[in-house]
Amino acid sequence: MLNILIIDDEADMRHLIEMYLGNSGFACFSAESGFEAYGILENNVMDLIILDIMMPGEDGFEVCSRIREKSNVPIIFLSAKGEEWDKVKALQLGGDDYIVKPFSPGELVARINAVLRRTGGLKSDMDSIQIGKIAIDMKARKVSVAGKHVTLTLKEYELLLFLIEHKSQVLSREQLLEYIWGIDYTGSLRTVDTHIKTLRMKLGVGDYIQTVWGVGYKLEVPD
Amino acid sequence: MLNILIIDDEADMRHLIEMYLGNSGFACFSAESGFEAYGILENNVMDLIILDIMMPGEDGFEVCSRIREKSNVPIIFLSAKGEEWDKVKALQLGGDDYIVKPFSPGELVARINAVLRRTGGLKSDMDSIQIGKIAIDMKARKVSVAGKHVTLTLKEYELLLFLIEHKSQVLSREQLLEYIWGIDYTGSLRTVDTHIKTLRMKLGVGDYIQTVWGVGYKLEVPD
DNA sequence: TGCAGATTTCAAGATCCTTTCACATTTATC
DNA sequence: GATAAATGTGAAAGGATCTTGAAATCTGCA
Repeated sequence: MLNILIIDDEADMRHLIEMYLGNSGFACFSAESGFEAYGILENNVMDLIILDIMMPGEDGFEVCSRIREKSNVPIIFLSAKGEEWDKVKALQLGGDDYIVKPFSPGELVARINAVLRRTGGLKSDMDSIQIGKIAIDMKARKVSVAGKHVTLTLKEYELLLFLIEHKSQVLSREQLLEYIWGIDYTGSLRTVDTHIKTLRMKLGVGDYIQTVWGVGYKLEVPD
Repeated sequence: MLNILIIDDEADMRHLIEMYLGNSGFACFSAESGFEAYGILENNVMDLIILDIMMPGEDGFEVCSRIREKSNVPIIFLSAKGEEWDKVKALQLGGDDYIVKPFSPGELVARINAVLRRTGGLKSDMDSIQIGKIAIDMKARKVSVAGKHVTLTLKEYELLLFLIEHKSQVLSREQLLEYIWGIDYTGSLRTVDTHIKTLRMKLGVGDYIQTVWGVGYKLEVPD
């Protein structure tokens, strides 16, 4: 069970997120100010923090700085749509991602998982995944196709895992870059294509990764 | 609940729109000048702005420019019939759509929804739709008719979705082009016919898409 | 520093989608 | 019915998007 701390001055927002995350199997703590949060952090180990930027008194950026003095816990910023703030500043201060209100439960959970994976905080309770002829040993980070071991690079592995996690869903290049590469990636969209290419090659026949013209890619599981 | 800001110097028009939108479940804010609007925007997050072009003092175009300096919130321009104005200029300044006075409540709401969809501000929480024998899985972008999977191209898919969203409503070619292709589409009206043709073919028997002679098309749902 | 592997960029070519066009067909009106 | 206007249809031109191989750049490590 992973611990998540929500820091937001609005009680409604805190409860909403607690409800979302509770349903997804996270243990939630919440604080209505940085001050309250520090107390919680002294006595509990958090796996991730969701931090509202716009708060009376200490704002999210200040709270983030303070937390970073003591801890590297992943932090996801919460910003209202159109709110003026600096993405770059958020990253410099040590934020790991941000999410814009209003958001859907699914989006929130997806982002949390993505951040946890990137920062290595997600210890999947699953040891292995089997999709069609593809077998993944998560602990050993080993992938085999039809019993034959294939060597994937880091990005290929992450891409495959993300596709499998969202199997049958169409994912845009933008989404893939955001979730796998992170929000601070500024390179070309075409990068995704290249990794898709090598992944397809290494997975061999089977046509797992499909192109959805004009939209993106998806992984289809055979019946 | 989505926030919409109405900027118009005429009090009657503001109240009319507020009434329309209030009934449709939007939260309305209103300003009688750009100046007043900036104040509201500093303290509130808007999901969309309806902006009258012809206003004393700062006109709509100027206000739009100012807003665009800080925000990408979608903007719909309001113009009186016959009023001289430049559609191209509106788009260059960052407008997302325009509507000509007088308009009907339904038209206004339809345009707002279309813009929100295009700009990604509208998060439909429905993952799948079932209409007659047509089943749509939105996440997978998969469409099946009578259990049989059919492959739709991007435009066909968008067209089908829009028709379903406005089922039983007659939609003109102009409307379809504006809502699906976007306000800046400059091609032929007959393009719609071709896509209707291929859609009909792919959906097979069932006569879902009906021609309304001299007006446009509509999708009828069987009971 | 220099190397090897990983990642990213680039651009030509392939592929698929969109739009247009010309002509056939249907519908409304007189 | 005849006529004009609107719609249906097939094919082909035109565009846009994807694939791919190779080159350039980056990164971690000895």
